[in-house]
Amino acid sequence: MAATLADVATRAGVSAATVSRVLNGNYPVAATTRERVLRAVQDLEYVVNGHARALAASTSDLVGILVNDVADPFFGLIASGIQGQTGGEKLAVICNTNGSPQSELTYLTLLQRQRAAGVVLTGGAVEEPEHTRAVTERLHRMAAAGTRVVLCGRPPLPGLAGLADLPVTTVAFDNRGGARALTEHLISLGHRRIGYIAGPVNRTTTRHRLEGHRAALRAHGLGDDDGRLTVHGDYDRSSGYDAAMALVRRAPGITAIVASNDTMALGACAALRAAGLDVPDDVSIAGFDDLPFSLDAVPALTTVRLPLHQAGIRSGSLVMGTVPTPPGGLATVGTELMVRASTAPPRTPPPA
Amino acid sequence: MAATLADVATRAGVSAATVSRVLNGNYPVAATTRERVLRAVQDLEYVVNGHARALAASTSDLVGILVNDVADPFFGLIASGIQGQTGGEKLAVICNTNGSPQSELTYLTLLQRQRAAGVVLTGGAVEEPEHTRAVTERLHRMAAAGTRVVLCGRPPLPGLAGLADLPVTTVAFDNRGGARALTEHLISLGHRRIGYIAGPVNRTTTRHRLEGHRAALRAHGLGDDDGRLTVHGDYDRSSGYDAAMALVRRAPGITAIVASNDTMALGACAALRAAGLDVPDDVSIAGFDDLPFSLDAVPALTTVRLPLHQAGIRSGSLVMGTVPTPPGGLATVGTELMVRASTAPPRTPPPA
DNA sequence: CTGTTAGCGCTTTCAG
DNA sequence: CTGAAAGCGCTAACAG
Repeated sequence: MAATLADVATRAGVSAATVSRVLNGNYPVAATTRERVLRAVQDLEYVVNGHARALAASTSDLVGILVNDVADPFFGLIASGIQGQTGGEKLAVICNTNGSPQSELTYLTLLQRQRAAGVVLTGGAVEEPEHTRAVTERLHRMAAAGTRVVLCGRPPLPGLAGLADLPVTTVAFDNRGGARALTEHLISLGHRRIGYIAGPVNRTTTRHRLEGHRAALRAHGLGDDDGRLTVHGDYDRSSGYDAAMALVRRAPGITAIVASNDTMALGACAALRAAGLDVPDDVSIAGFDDLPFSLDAVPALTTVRLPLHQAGIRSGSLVMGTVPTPPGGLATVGTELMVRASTAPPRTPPPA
Repeated sequence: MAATLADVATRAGVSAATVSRVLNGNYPVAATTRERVLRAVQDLEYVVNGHARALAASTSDLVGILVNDVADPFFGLIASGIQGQTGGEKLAVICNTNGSPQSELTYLTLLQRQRAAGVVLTGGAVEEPEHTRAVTERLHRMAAAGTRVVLCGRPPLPGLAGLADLPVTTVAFDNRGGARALTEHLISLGHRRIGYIAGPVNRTTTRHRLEGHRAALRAHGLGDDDGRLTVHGDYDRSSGYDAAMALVRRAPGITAIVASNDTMALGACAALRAAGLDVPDDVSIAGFDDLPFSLDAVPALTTVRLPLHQAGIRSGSLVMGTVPTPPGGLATVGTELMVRASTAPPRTPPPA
């Protein structure tokens, strides 16, 4: 079918080894010979067979990027940051797991089959003991086989009995801190009954952000009403809409709603408008992530900025091995509170 | 390092061929033998080497998806549609070209190296004779080598002298028709001076949408003022903002602005607000694509719906070969005008 | 500087 | 039903 190295060698009148050398440029070759080989390559439209090369050299030029949802800019931003670091040498492949543990494992297998040079898992991890163990084991195995593993936006892997410490690097987000700062902002504005739209259950991100939120409440002597002020969504817009509706119906007294991501916050804004409530005059709304569109919302969304693209770049260079591993294999990226127009003091000031 | 087929064979006390057979399940093997082999696989934590397999069987389980911008939901939606069709057997890899011709070619090379089973190019193509020729040639070459090629959201490849018709399937969008319908909607509302925010120059999508827009103008005896009503952006929000600013400054009389995608339309809305203009009372605004957030904008955006996810699914099954090629290798997906709150009759009705 | 010689790990006839 | 053997296309010592 396609031309092979041998074909090129024959046509150039040299040995296969020589062709390989000029192609890889890692060995001295006479200028005139190189010339001849290059011409043969052109003539034959030769393109090296990646599989044969990978097999012989036991190297791979695949880097896998696992994301929960490609259509969500949160992941797109991270992924494009990573991909920018892989240059033209590695094929950075984005795998969409849809947040399904099953699919996550499947992709990991596929990447393991290809002996991927690296893999980065992005976003919150599913918190299910069995799955966590399965992923951890497989990741350790891959790392042991030489695959560079980095986690971006999820907590470090739990230690595994019997497994040596392996080069699994983590770029974690300070979800707790960010969430806490956000809720504290609302409290300082005077809000006392604050609704919370959490992410999907059993996700690290969901838990951490919720913990930050509750820590802020507790620090100010506020409760969350036995969880009646918390509703779970699944990070997409319509779930934010539904959750906000449920919240205003269930707890009419709330003066603010914190959504655990911007997308749901926007859905919540839409729900409030539909319910005839003004943002922020009747109810303040805040999000998390600071995706590009948050600035455009009306009113502009108060949120917690996560340097997604930068975190992607960091993870990308880590998985490519172009920057040294941070001490302890863990780098935490901070968050920044972005106060905008969607939050304001409650209409009725709280009793002093 | 990792266990090999031979290791498994030894441990199971069978030949490598037998192991291969039970693994691929494409040949009769005694139940008890299979059992033994499977246990050995487990014990050794064996994972087939994809490269060796691909080399020996000359098959690949990679499917490439080229997108201009992963962080843009337009592509995310298409990509997730495609990926949903590749199941757990093929590794659907998303490659981010950033709209760079150079990078597009690089990824194509990488995929060609891996002898990808298929590749789908999404979104508008760069219109530059040289680049078009290069891409077309390479695609033909890949198709000739057995890679299934599908174009999603871009026009069919130009015929190439000396190359037989190859199985390059196209799922095209009716950008012209959609754009025309949109502008006609505005005209029917009474608008006469309509600004247009086009996409990047030299892109098929840009050209087609612009052509549709102008066709509508012409059909109603309207001109575009020697192009003074048209500004180019690059499909992202800030360029929409800048373009709208330029438009209101340059042509104060406009009563409507059509942006060639939703993202820029939202940027334009923000610009108008910043300029103290109301949408749609002072100026109507319309977009294109109908991305999820368009419904959430305030006011909700009038736009042209493109069944992105569905087109992705279609392209995915085409590249997997699970559905027959449409007649002529071309399937066009239609558009639907979504009239919402961002467009209204101009404040000052035009002179009858 | 260049050619020879072994494989890399798997699939696939071809014989049992 | 199972094994032996011959590659798939390339790289990497090892000799010249």
